[in-house]
Amino acid sequence: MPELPEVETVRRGLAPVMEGARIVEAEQRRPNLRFDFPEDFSARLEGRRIEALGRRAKYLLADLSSGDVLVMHLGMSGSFRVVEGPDTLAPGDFAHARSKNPRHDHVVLHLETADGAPAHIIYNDPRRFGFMTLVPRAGLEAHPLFAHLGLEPLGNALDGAWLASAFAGRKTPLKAALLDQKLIAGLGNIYVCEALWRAKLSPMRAAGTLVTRSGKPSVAAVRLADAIREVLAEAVAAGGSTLRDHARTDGSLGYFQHSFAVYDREDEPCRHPGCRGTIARTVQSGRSTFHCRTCQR
DNA sequence: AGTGGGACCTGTCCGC
DNA sequence: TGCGGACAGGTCCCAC
Repeated sequence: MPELPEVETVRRGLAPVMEGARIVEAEQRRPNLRFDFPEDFSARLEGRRIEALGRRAKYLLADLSSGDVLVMHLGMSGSFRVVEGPDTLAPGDFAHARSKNPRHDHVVLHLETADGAPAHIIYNDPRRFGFMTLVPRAGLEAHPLFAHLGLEPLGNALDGAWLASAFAGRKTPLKAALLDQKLIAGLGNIYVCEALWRAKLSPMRAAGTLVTRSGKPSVAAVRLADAIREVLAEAVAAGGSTLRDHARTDGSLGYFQHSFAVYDREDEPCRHPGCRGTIARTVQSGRSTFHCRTCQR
C-alpha cells in the first residue's frame, strides 16, 4: 500500500495502541523479509517500552526505551492489523482481525498497552519487499537507510524555490526526479502522477526546465510544489488510497483512490475543466505513468 | 549523469 | 477450467 499518505495512515492507526505500550513478546515467524532480521531481533524488543511512533518518508519509526529504534518499511504489500484483547485470533474476533492470508503474517508484537490491556500488532506482507530492523537512535540519521533521504514533502521547506534549485541542471524527466527519494522522500508512483497532473506538467519534461534564467523559481515550479503538498495532504486526510487490500490498521479502507485524476484511468477523459484530452498510459523507467497529453506540458 | 533491464516475491486478473 | 503473461503502492544493483 505504501506511499507517504498510506504510511502516515498506518502510523496514525498504530500510534494509539503502540505509544506507551510494553512489548511482552515479539514473534518473528521467518528469518527474513526483504532483508534478514537482526539476529537478536526479538530479544532487543521484548520487555521494551515504545515511547513514540514516528514516520520519516515511507519508514515507520518506533522509539524504544532501550535507545533502539524499530525501523519498519512496508515495501509494496506490507500491512499492519491491530487486534485488541487477550486472544489474537480467536474464532469470535471481528472479521478484520483475522488475516485473509495468515501464512503471510510474518511478525506479531504482543503488547501490554499504556492502559495495561493486551493488544497485538500483526505485520502481513505477501511479497516480502518490506523489512524491519533495529538501529540505535543516536546513529539513525547517519544510517545508510536515512543518510541520503531527501526532503520531507509535508514539511515547510518544500516550495517552488526549493524545487527549482533541487532540479536545476537535471535532464532526467520530472517523473523520475520526483520518484527519487534522495531529492524528495515519500512520493511514489501514484502521487507523482497525480501531482504532475494537478500542476499541468508533463512527466516527460526535463526536471531542470523548472528554473527560469534569472534563477528564480518558475511559475511551473511553484505550481508543482503546491500540487505535491496538496495531493499528499488530501490523501492523508482521506486515510490514503486502498487499491487491492486493506490500508488501515482497523481493516477499514482509505478512500483517496476515488479522487485519482489520472492513476489507473487510461483512456478515460481528463478531468481538467475545458480539457478534451484522454489519459494516456506510458512506461517510464519500468513503471506506469498516467498523464494527459493535452494539458500536461 | 541518465536509462534500461533485471532482481527480489506473491497474488490477481485477463485473454486464449 | 487451465495456463501463460502482464501487472502491482518499492527499492537496489549492474551494464551501457
